[in-house]
Amino acid sequence: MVRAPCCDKMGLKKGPWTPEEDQILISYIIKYGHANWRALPKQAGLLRCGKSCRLRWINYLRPDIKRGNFSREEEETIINLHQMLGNRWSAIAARLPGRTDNEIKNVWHTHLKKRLKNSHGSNKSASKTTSSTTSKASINNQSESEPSSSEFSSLTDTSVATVETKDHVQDMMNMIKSEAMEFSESFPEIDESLWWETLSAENSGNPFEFSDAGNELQHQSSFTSSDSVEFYSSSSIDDHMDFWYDLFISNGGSPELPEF
DNA sequence: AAATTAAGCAACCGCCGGGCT
DNA sequence: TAGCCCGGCGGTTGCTTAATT
Repeated sequence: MVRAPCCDKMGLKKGPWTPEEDQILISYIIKYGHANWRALPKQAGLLRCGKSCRLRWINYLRPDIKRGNFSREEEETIINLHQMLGNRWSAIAARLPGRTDNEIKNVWHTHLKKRLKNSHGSNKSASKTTSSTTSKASINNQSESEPSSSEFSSLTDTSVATVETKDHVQDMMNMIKSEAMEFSESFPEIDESLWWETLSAENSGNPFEFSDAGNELQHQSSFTSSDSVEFYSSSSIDDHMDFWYDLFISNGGSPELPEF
């Protein structure tokens, strides 16, 4: 039996998501949830396959996504968990709240794997310091194992920056949360976390994205026309409140909470 | 300043397993 | 039990940006 592809590619869009598509997806999920990913794009009016919608939601739009650099603690956690679990990214992600398997996978391949390799190589080269071998390979190995390599230092630096910005973000989020909770009392059927996570993205280009104060936001490539979209141009708590309130009401204000 | 290379990351692909009929 | 559907997972690709030559 030849199984049909996961989705009919005919007429379905691929590639980076636009803000408009994001908005449609978010609106739909807020209203109806995502009980059936396969049927979702058709019902929502998106020219995407269900898998693409699911991936976009899970990895990027979900309100409880934690954006920004990984802290040193998170990196250590990933390394430790990877030693125990191997490439079971979803299992690792389950132990890192707010992080996605895809994100962890990327971090592993771009940073942590090299770091481990370097530290391993460093140990090896240290144990071979008596060796008089000066082959190209050993030279490369030594330079790679240099602890102040840009790759390593960038990890250290960014983790420091992340700690600093985390405090800022935490303060901001506490403040926003209190406002969100106050506001949500008017809409008790709405889960607190929806408002709180939504609003926590204040100052961010993406309402779900945590602002990494002082750092240029990553992942902007798919938001090329954000300026023209109200959703992405809101810059204050009130704007976000208004936007989500309007969105909620315009969507019929379903008493059924979507599952995030 | 332009060209080339490397790094980072969002998104896609194909497979697998659970649940339903 | 077999067949099918669907969600989830891990590997991989390809685009964008940054760094280097």
